[in-house]
Amino acid sequence: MFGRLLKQLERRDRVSEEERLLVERLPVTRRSFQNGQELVQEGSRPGESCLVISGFTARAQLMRDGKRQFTAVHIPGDFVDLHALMLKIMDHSVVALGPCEAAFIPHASLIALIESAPHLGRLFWLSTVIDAAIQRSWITNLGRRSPSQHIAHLVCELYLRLEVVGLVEGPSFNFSATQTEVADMVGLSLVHVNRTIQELRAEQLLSWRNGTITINDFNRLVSYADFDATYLSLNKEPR
Amino acid sequence: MFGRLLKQLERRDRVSEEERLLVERLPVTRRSFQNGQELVQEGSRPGESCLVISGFTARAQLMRDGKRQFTAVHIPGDFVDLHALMLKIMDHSVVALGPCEAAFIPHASLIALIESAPHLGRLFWLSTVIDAAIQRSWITNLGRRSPSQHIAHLVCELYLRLEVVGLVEGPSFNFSATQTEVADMVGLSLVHVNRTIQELRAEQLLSWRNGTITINDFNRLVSYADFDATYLSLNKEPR
DNA sequence: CGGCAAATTGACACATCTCAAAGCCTGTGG
DNA sequence: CCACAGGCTTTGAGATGTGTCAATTTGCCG
Repeated sequence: MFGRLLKQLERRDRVSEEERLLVERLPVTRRSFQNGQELVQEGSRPGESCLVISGFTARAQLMRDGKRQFTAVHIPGDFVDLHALMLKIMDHSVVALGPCEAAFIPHASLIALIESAPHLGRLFWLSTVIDAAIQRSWITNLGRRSPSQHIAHLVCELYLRLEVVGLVEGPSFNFSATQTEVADMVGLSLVHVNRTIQELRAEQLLSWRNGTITINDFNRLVSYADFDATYLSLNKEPR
Repeated sequence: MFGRLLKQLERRDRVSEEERLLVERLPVTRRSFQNGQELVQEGSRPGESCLVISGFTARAQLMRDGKRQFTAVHIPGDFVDLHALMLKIMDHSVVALGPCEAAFIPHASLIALIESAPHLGRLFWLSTVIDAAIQRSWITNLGRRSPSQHIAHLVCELYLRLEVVGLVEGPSFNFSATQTEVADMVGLSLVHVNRTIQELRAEQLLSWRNGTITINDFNRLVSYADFDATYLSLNKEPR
């Protein structure tokens, strides 16, 4: 249940055996969701925080006129809703992109864990701070990268993040989002996203069919997208 | 020195006298910066975190081709660089928007403080999580709001944040950014920002001259921008 | 008064959106 | 095994939005 979360933590710092046990003993409720269902609702006051076990989820914000924007994508092992622990009232919802499973942990257990194991607490803090760093890179993508660079950048990000949790197979990985959903990630219209992906295919930068993305030459994609992995904090060191 | 930071914390939760003293006794180095100078550099490994005392700063990311995007604006009392405490390597720089002063605090002192006062530690965590919430709203601004709604939204945000730290006078506040800088906040060209601000003025939604913004009718601006203050976590409650 | 940074304007090229239709793929029922 | 429905992807065409370039105006400071 916590395997992929621990992989992510261990990628960034040493996790002691004792800390691992503390995490694994957290009381959890496991729930399954269908495409489009909300794991967490905008405006709600969650009493527990959720962790993605399988499948993809996204943070979503809705506007009065019905327009939607995703502000983050979350993958298995992401402790998505740790933010709620401090925020209390949700500023966004978390929705399933395709079928997914999540584990819910009561806030009280998390607070107790953090007070008894401060270093683990800092690793949870780190996780929310990495979310913030990813969001900053999305802002730069939206503001200053061309649509094709933007999508290329997103693909680089997903590739590296999925690699950490063991969900990349060679040059390929699974990513079930529809083009309508990608449009809500990159702030463009569906039609334009479609044309942009075709452009990337034509440039041989990637292939994207039936929910599978394949990257022929990762370095070329990185260079095309002006991608710099620093923001993912993939370095292991004392935190 | 810590007055405005404490105002921000007290707006979100009770801060005990003891906690207040712990904060005020933190060892600090105070430094002044000119317009455009970097308080923190992208790619660096800061050994201390900074707090804005006076003036405005922004988080900036640069692209190879020289394009710049601001991913956040910070005001007096913001503990801007708390992120560095967990990130270790900076994914962005922090630059001065006009003259400003900042206090720098060694990471070791912060870690010690957090371990001895976990509740204060959570309030610092909260501060980074609010930064993330603000960044999410910027993503939605960039992706799904029109330029005029975007700028109106930004103004609403600044108004409420500055009010918390006592920097609003009636319907007006000071905001020294140039239109070139605003362009890098909203991801548009300078020319387009200029025309958009003129549009807002023509609609009587705000006036913006010589670094002073005046809002005639805040509710109308809120409604125009589709602004919802939830993401600023302005509610006082146990965290 | 002269000089400089910031704000403003105009004209034109190009990017992106919207609307509407067609094509493609998959699962289901007959 | 085939026909069909529904969701997703792809295409075309015209309307708008936004960027760029280059010039002008404004406001402040020495």
